[in-house]
Amino acid sequence: MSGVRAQQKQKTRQALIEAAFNQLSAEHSFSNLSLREVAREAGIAPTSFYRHFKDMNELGLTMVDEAGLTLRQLMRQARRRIASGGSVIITSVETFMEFIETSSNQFRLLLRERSGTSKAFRAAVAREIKHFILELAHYLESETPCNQNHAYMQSEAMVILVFNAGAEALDQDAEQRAELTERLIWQLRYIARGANHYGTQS
Amino acid sequence: MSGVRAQQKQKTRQALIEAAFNQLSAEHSFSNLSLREVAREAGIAPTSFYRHFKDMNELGLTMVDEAGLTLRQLMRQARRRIASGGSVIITSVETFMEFIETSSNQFRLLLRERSGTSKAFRAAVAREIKHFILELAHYLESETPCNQNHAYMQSEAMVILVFNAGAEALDQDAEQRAELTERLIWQLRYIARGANHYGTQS
DNA sequence: TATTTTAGCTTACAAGTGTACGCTGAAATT
DNA sequence: AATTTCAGCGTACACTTGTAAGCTAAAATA
Repeated sequence: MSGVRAQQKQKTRQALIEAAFNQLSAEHSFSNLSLREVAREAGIAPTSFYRHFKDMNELGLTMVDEAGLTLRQLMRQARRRIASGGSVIITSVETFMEFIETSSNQFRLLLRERSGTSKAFRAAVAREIKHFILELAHYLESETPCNQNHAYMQSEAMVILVFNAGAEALDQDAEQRAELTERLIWQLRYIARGANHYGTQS
Repeated sequence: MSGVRAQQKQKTRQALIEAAFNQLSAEHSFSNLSLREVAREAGIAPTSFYRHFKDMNELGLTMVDEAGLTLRQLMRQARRRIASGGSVIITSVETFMEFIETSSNQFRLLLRERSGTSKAFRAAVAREIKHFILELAHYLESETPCNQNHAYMQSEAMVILVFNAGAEALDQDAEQRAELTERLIWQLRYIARGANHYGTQS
């Protein structure tokens, strides 16, 4: 096993995934991609595509998984930075903004398919985001005095704001991003403060 | 003027817009629409489309304007309800949820084109949302003791959360929506409380 | 009344799409 | 060494798409 053949297959499969990510951009979404174009960029014949994926849909779901993985890895890294003494809010926001800059096409995929035309896609993205929220909620519960339910609602609100700020940042230059980030940090503080009030009184 | 001819033209123009809105759905976004299908549903020949719009793009931007108008009208109505003695947060949320149910395709358009592949569309939706935020900020400034900058940030955060909750609600049944709405209301309270804290101390 | 304008039509075309079918040669298996 | 498996290819087909060109009849204008 792990024969020459299986290895090559894995390689062109990855080539297809990368070709698809490469073709995403500000003016090109996943649903704009065509099987033929993706195959062309990956260097195979259109009909060979089917040796790897049943569908463009299947490719897309694989891509969502991959983007979710990237995001989770990044946030794990953020938690390490926090542990070695950084502000929770600021470090998380900075990490997320890095994600958007270095993996903008992965972010674009999540962003767009979250409200896209395929229920399966929407569910897949929602799952990734829920992971994200739960990890944050878990962290907040362990680090701050906070009712479990409120910890979840707080995390949810925060993740949504961060995600949306990321979406806006995609169209902005450095200066605008700085302002946006500052606003975002204030907004996260509002939530932290409010949740703390309601989440500890009951 | 206002001749029979101009009147008829206006009528089929509106028919095109309505045909396009009708073809939007959970599994069909604006970029999936084809000029031919829209023309067919509106009852004209494909090439006659060009007598009304230069482009599908031009149609789309018109639709965004129309959706934004609907939204603003609805919120004006909400403010009337608030003035005659209702909770600000709860009334606003209820009004928005009505918008999603009664004009779901208009909402879908705004939701999707906000992160779509056309910069012009994204800008148009962003403008509509900014209107929305500014109206709320204005209201908060006049009704609560609150620094102007904080009023804006508070409104922005609130509108984003409401908008996102709407997006989630599209895929949910009544029971899930009720839970979602309850969570949303708590989250808005967090923000109100937090903003009030930071916005009045300085 | 004679002329101009124009919303809508029909026909036509080139380009791009997904995918069915069957072949080939090399790797894997027996 | 003989056989099976299968990733990738080329050809082919039926569709759909946007839109160019030119016509018609009715409304508007002169």
